[in-house]
Amino acid sequence: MVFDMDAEVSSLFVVKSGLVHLVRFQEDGGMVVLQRAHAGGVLAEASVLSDSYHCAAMAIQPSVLKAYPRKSVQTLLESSPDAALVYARFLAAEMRTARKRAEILALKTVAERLTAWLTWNHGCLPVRGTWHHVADEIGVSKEALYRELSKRR
Amino acid sequence: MVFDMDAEVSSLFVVKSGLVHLVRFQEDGGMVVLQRAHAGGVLAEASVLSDSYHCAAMAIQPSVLKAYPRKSVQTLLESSPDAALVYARFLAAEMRTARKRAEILALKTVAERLTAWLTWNHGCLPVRGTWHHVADEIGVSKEALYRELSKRR
DNA sequence: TGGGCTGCATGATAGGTATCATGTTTGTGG
DNA sequence: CCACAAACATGATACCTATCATGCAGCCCA
Repeated sequence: MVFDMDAEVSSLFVVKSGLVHLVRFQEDGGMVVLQRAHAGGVLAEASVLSDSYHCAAMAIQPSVLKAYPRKSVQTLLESSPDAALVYARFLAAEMRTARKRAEILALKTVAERLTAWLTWNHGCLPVRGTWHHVADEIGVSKEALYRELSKRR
Repeated sequence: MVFDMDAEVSSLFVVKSGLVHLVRFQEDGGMVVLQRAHAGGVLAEASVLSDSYHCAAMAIQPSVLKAYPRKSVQTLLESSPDAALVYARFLAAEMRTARKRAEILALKTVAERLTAWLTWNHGCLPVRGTWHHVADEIGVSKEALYRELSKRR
């Protein structure tokens, strides 16, 4: 467990290796995954401006993270006029990504979702060996994705 | 049409009344809705820091919008150290909303989606007359939502 | 009072996908 | 060069949901 929901925000994290999920627990015991952060991903980027974490973060694989103390980040953002803008720009990009994913997931068929995904990736097919990650991202089983891909050849 | 994709960013908009959809067109002619902005909603909040709009915006109903020139907003963000932080905080909140929606839509059954939605709304049921909006938000037909609701009573 | 509109509700059917099962190809390390 | 794992691929079945259809209740307005 990297950090727990409602805990005081201590740091912002960057994933160096491994896989960390941002999750939220429900009353019925169910668990919802909000973000899958692998190498290069940033965790809790939206929480540095808050007092407590809005979700929990748990390592799914053995992972290495780099922690940036919340205080330092906050001081930087408040002192440097540029830093805050860079930060805002980053958040804007993250938001576009999240909205994109949301609307892809709102589509009903695998065909529609794949087409939409391809549109955002400028038609580039994923490299061999990573297709199941795409299946994960657009919320379909890998089998269904394979079937749809083979239909298009 | 409020603005078109790839057009130069002229303004940031706030919806006063009506309904405006943020959309993106695909190669196959299909259309994906990224955001539904009704009264109080903000349009292109992520685009003020960009040169061109990333999506198109079209009014679904007769609507009234208030436009804030991009230049003014940009000047404010660059001059006031606080404004940029407030803006970042707003973007962070929007991002959380988008991520929440994405993960609700990643759930497979209506029951799971409704439970997740209720968790984020602290268990409050929607008021009578707005349930079909919830159905829309969690990506299910209103009939399916009615069925699930009646099963829980 | 009655017509029309909207939200709520339920039944029947068809279609799409998750899941399980099983097999083939590819690639990596010993 | 072989073994073993992961990715790729395809078939069969069951389940869930979208959709169409239909009906009821409340509300506004003429």
